Amino acid sequence: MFSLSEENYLKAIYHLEKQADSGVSTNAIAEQMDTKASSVTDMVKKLSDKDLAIYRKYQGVQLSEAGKQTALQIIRKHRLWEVFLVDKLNFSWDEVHEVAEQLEHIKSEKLITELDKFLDFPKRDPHGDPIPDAKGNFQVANKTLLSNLEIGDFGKVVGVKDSSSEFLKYLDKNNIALGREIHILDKEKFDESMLVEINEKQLRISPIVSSNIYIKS
Amino acid sequence: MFSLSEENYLKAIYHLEKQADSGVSTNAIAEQMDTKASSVTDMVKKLSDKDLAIYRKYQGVQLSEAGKQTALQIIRKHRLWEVFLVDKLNFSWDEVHEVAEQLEHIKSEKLITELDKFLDFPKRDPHGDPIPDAKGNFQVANKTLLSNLEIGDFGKVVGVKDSSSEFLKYLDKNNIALGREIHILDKEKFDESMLVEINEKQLRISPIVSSNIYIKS
DNA sequence: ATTTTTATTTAGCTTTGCCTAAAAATAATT
DNA sequence: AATTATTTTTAGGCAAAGCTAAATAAAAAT
Repeated sequence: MFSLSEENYLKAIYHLEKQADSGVSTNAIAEQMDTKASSVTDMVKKLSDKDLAIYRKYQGVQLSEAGKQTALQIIRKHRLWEVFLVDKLNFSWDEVHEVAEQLEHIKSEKLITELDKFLDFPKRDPHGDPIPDAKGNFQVANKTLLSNLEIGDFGKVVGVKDSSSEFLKYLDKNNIALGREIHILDKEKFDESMLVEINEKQLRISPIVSSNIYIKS
Repeated sequence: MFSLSEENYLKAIYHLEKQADSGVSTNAIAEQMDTKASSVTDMVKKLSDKDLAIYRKYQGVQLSEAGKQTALQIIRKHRLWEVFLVDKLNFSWDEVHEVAEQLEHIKSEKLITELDKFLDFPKRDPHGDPIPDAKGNFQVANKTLLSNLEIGDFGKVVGVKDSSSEFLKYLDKNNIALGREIHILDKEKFDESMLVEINEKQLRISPIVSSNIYIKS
């Protein structure tokens, strides 16, 4: 159906569209995909020709409905494979991304339907991100960043914004995992650092950390 | 490490080498891979430059030790994924090939190690073909073709030579599966057809069929 | 031993997806 | 409003992997 490269572009544009609400710039895509803006221009024209995106010169790109659906199906596959790797093959949450990036491009309707069933229809991936269903629908969680909580607040860790290996390893080391209860004991005005209680231990957390952890409170 | 195309060539050459014991011809490879001989010549030079194959103009190709090992690892992955699809995802043996062709190219040492463990270290794929281990070693079964058996002989179905979807569906329809006991009741001299008993039923089998079923007797 | 047929290689062209450098458009400053 | 800076696009190329058509080598047939 679509080439590997096209699929990767669709995914990247989808993720960028969530943040910037106007058209996504070629530069932004280039940075995200670690390629050059001129290459992006080329590909974006191709996607536009195939009606997967809407593109007007110098005005950035948006996904069409078809493009969005395609992106969502790739994301669905990515996240289901991540669940498989963690739940069945003993991968840790910081190891799954690279492999899932490859697995997400495997083309087989039956494969993904059966995988979903085998995994018992998971709703979220190992990082707390929602898994779209076959129609592209997914649960939007009412979550907030840990950095938004105030002294005395309680909450539960439900996701991470940054899912880089480095950040995830930091969380592992400090025993911060999805589902953990967290209690804000103190918040420093001048550097925005927080003192929290998690797992019956106290921990001081920098604002970079607290602004990359999602909480349901 | 190697491109998708390179991996597919290595696999094809490996399989052809088993039959023809001299160098494999570019034409044979072209036919196997559904491509043109000129394309094969190009690629075979590339493989030779990378020391994955030994190639002399007009003399055909052979895999080097490194090429053979690489091919075996791809075959290992292919067959492990086939087991996964059948054992865990409810695929039938005629549906697995196409998907495994894609999955075999996923690059991750840990993935395949853990998959092997998850499947409990299977020794054979759903068609009875042996699965090489991480070092490229595999069991060579002492099997023979059903067509070699004589009247009165007994045996057990242990594999198929042709694993095309059409053939496998024919076998399903006639209840011929791996592990079944088979008894040769009659063998027709003039057309080589056989009358066999399998599953307590009698069945007449054409030579095309009997020469594509492996038996351990 | 030629000649004919078949197999293989070479040469040159195509597409995909990327790149660099130059040109053009837009945005930001003064 | 004009100039400068930044972003985006265009133009021209490159590598991988394929193709067709022509040339060459090897094998088969006379």
